Amino acid sequence: MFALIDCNNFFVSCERLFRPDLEGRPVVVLSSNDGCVVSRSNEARTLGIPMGAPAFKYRQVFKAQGVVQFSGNFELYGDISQRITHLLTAITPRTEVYSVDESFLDLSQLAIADYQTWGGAVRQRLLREVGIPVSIGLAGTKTLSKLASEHAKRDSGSSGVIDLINTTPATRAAYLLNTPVKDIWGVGRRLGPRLRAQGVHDALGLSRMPPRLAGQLMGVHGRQMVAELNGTPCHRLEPFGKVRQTIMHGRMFGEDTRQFPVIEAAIASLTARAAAHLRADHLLARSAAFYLRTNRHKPGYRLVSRHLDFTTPTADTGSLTGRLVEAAGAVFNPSLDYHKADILLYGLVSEHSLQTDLFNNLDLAESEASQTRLRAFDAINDRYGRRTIRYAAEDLSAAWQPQHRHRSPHYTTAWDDIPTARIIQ
DNA sequence: TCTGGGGTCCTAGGACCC
DNA sequence: TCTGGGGTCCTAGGACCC
Repeated sequence: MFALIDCNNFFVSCERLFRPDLEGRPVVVLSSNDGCVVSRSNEARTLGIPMGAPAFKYRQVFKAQGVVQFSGNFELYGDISQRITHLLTAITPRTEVYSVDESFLDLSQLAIADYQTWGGAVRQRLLREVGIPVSIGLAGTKTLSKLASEHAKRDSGSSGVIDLINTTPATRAAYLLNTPVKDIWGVGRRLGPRLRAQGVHDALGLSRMPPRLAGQLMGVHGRQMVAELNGTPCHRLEPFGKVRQTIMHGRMFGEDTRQFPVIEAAIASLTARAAAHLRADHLLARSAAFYLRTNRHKPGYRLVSRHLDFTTPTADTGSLTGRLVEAAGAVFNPSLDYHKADILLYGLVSEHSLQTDLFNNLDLAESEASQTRLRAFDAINDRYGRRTIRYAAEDLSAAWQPQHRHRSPHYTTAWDDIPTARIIQ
C-alpha cells in the first residue's frame, strides 16, 4: 500500500508562505535566468500560462493580468522540502523522497482503519505545521498512487485525497478511464502519440493492453506500467534512494559569449560547486567531462564535449578545474556564441574505499594531501559562508552568471533575510 | 533581445582492436 | 570485382522523470 504525497504548485506555495498577501492572486516562479515558468498558481494556470512556458512570450500577459513573478529561490524550496520530509518520516520511516515536492510512503506496516480519513489528517497536519497544501493518492502500486494524486489535485470535490485501496473495481475503472495516456507516470511526449496511434487513449485502455504488445511498443517499462495499472507492483519503495552515479552542474549564461576567460570562469565556478558536492558526499571521481554548447534555439547549434579520466580518483577542485579548463581551451572556437556550460563528474567511488582497496599503483600521498587541503578549504567556507575562500579562476569574469531579477529573500537560510514578526494587539 | 537544472537509461555510428 | 564477427571506447543525441 502506497501513499503519494504531492505538494500543490510547490514553488509558488513556498513563496506564498512568506507572502500571504499573494493568496488568490496569479503567481509564477521562473527558472534560472528568468527563462521558463516552472511553477504557477491555479490563478496563473486559469490565465492560460502553460508549464514550461518561455517567460518572454508571456510578458504582456504578466503585465496585463498583474501576474506576480519570482525568480527561482531554490535554497528556500529545498529548506521547506526538508521540513516536509521530517514530518513525513515521523509518520513512518518507510518514506521515499522521490523529488523536491513528492514523497512515497509505504503504508503496509501502519494500522490504518480508514485510508481516506488518514490522508485527510496528514494533509491537515502538513498545512498546519509547514503551511504547504498537498494532494494525496492512495493505492496498491506507485503508478496508481501517482494517478490518484493527480485526480486529488484536479477534482475540487475530492478534498485533496483519493483512495483507490478501499474502493470498488467500477470506481477504480472510472478513474482510469478519466486519465489520458499522456498523464500516466512513464508516458512522455513520444510514447503518448504512439499509444494513441494504437487506439489507446486512456489509462483503462493501457491497463487492458496485452503485456506482449506493451513490451513490443515500449520495452520493459511498458510491461511494468501495464502491470502496475492492474495493481501488480513492479516498483518498490526505495527508502534510501538510489546510489548516485553522476554529479552534474550546468548553467545557461546570462549572455552568450565568445570570450574564453568567461568560459574559464564558468567552468571553474561550476566545477567548484560540483566538487564541493562530491566532498560533502565523501566521494571521489574517476572521470569528468564538460559540455559547451551554443543556443539550441538558433541555427547552427553546436555541442562539444570531452571526457577525461584521472589515474588517481579526486575531489580536488584545483586539479579538476585545471584539467577541464585545459581540455576546453583545446576545443574552444572563438567564432561561436557559447550559451551554456555543463560539468559532469562520474565514476564515483567512496573516499574511504579508495584508501583501503585499490591503491598500490596510485599516488596515495598526493591524494591524502589533497583531501587534507580540501577539508580545510571546506571548513573555512562552512564557517564563514560559501565562497569565502575560492579559486581565482572563478572570478575571471561574472558575465556568464545567470540573471534573476525577481529573487525573493532567503527567508529561512540567511540571517539577514529572516522575516520579523510583529504582534498586533 | 529573451526558451532551466539535475538526474537515469538507452541507442547508434565511427574508430580502433583482435 | 569480391570484404566476417565480436568487442570496446568515444561522442552525440534522445527518451523518460521531477
